[in-house]
Amino acid sequence: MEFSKNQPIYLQIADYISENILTEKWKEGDRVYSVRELSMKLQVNPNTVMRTYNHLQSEKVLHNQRGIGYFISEGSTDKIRKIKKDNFVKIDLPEIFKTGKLLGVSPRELSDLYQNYLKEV
Amino acid sequence: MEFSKNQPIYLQIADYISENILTEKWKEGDRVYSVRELSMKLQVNPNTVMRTYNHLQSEKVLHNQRGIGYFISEGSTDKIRKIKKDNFVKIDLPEIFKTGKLLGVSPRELSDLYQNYLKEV
Amino acid sequence: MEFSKNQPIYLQIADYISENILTEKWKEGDRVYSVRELSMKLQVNPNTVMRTYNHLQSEKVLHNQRGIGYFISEGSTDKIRKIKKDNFVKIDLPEIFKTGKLLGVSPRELSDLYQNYLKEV
Amino acid sequence: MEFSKNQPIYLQIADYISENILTEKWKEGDRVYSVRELSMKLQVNPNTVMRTYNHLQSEKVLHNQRGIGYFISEGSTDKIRKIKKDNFVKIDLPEIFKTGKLLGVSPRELSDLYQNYLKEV
DNA sequence: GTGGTCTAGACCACG
DNA sequence: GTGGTCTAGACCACG
Repeated sequence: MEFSKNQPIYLQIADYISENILTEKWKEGDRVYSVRELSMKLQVNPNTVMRTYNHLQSEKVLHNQRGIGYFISEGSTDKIRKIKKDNFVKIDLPEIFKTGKLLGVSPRELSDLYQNYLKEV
Repeated sequence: MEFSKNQPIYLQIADYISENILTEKWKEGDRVYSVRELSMKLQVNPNTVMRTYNHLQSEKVLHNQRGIGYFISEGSTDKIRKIKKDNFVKIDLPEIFKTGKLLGVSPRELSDLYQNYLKEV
Repeated sequence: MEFSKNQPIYLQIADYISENILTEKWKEGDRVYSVRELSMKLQVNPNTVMRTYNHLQSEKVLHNQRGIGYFISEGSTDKIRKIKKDNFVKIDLPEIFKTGKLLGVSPRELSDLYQNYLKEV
Repeated sequence: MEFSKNQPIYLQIADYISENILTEKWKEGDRVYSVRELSMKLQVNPNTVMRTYNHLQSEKVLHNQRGIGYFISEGSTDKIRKIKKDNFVKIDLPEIFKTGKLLGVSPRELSDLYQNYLKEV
C-alpha cells in the first residue's frame, strides 16, 4: 500500500478499511487484523494503526473485544455508505460543481468524463 | 469571509483572489489590497496573507512592485484558468469519480445533480 | 453474565464470587466451579477465570486442593466483608463525595437517592 | 500535579481541565495552555497533552483555532456538568449503593459520612 | 497472544 | 510561535 501526502496515513488506513467493508470484502462481524499484524503488513508504526483503530472505534465502525481484537460492527456497511454519501453530496460535489461552473464545464461534458472513467478503471 | 477546515486559510484566500480575477471583477494590472488591508478585512494574521501573496507570486499571478504593492500580472486570467482546469481534470475529478463509483452513482445522476446546481446558484 | 467495560473481567468475576459468599449462597468450605466449568458458563477465556482464582487465593478467600479443585476458605465471609468495607470507606466513598461536592449534591439528596435505591431493588 | 495509577494520565489531565471549567476558574472562550506549555507544567510528554486535547475536542469541550491554540467552547460548562451528573447518577451511585446495601450501610450513615467529608475538605 | 499508554524526539505545515 | 503526525521502542494489564 502506498500513501499519499495529502492526508495523514492513519486516515488513509481508515479509508482502506472502510472501502473493504463497503465493498463487502470484509464482512460485518469479522475480526480485522491485529494492530501488530496490520502495522507489519503496511510497514507502518503500530501507533499509527492504533490511531486508525481508535478513530474507527469512535465512529462505531469497529469495536474491541478485550484480549481478542477489533471487529467490524454490525451496521457499519450502511453507516459508512451513509457518511460517504453525505460527504459526497454536501461537500465534495458542491466544490466540484463550483469549479466546473467557473470553468464553463457543461453537464454533458462532466457525464462523458465520468463515463470514460468508469470504462477505463 | 468564512474559512473551511479542509484547506489552509492561505490557499482559501488565494482561491478568493483567483476567482475575482477569473470573473474579471479584478482586472489584470490592478493593484490588489495591501497585506495589511486584506488581513484586517479578512480578520486574519498578516503572515497568512503574506503567504498567499507569495504563493500567487510564485505562480506568476501576482507580482510585486517594491514599496508600492502587489499587482495582478498580465495574462493571469488565462493562467489561472489553465491551472484550475489542470487541477480539475487531473486531481479533483478522478477523486470524485472514484467515490461516485464506490457509491454507485450513475453518469446520468451526476449530470442531473450538476444541472440542478447550475440552476439554483 | 454481562461484563462492564470499566473493570477487568477477572475482577468482575471475583466480585461475582465474593457476593455469592457474602450473601451465603455459597458456604464456607464449599467447592467452587472448576476453572473449565466456570469459563464455559461465563463464556470467558479459561485464563481469565484462572486469574480470578489466583487473585482470590492471594486474598485467602479461596484455597486450592491439588487435583480436586478450589474451595471457599473458612472465615472468608468476614474477610470479604472487611475488604469490601475498607475499599468502600477509603476509596469508593471519597471519590463519590468529591464528585458529589463538585456537582453540588446535598447530603439530604444523597440519602434520599439511596433510600429510593433500597426500596426499588 | 500528581497522577494516580488507576487512570491514564491523559484522562486525568482531561478531568483536571474539566474541573477548572466546571468551577469556572477557567471561563468559556478562554484559551487554554498550549500543548507545549501544559506538557512542561505537568512534566508530561507533549503527545500526552495532545491526546487530552484531542479527546476534549471530540467531546466539543475544547476547539482549536489554527495557529493560535485551543479554546474552551461555549456551553462547555453546562455540557461537562451534564455528563458528570449523568455518570454520577447512572453509573457511580448505583455501584456505590449496591455495595452499601451489601454491607448493610444505612442511608443515615451515608449522609453522615458525606457531611463529615464536606466539613473536612 | 491482544490492545493501551507513554516517552523521546523528529519533522512539518500553518499563522 | 501554534498544533499534527509519525517513528522507535518500552512497559504493562489483560485474556
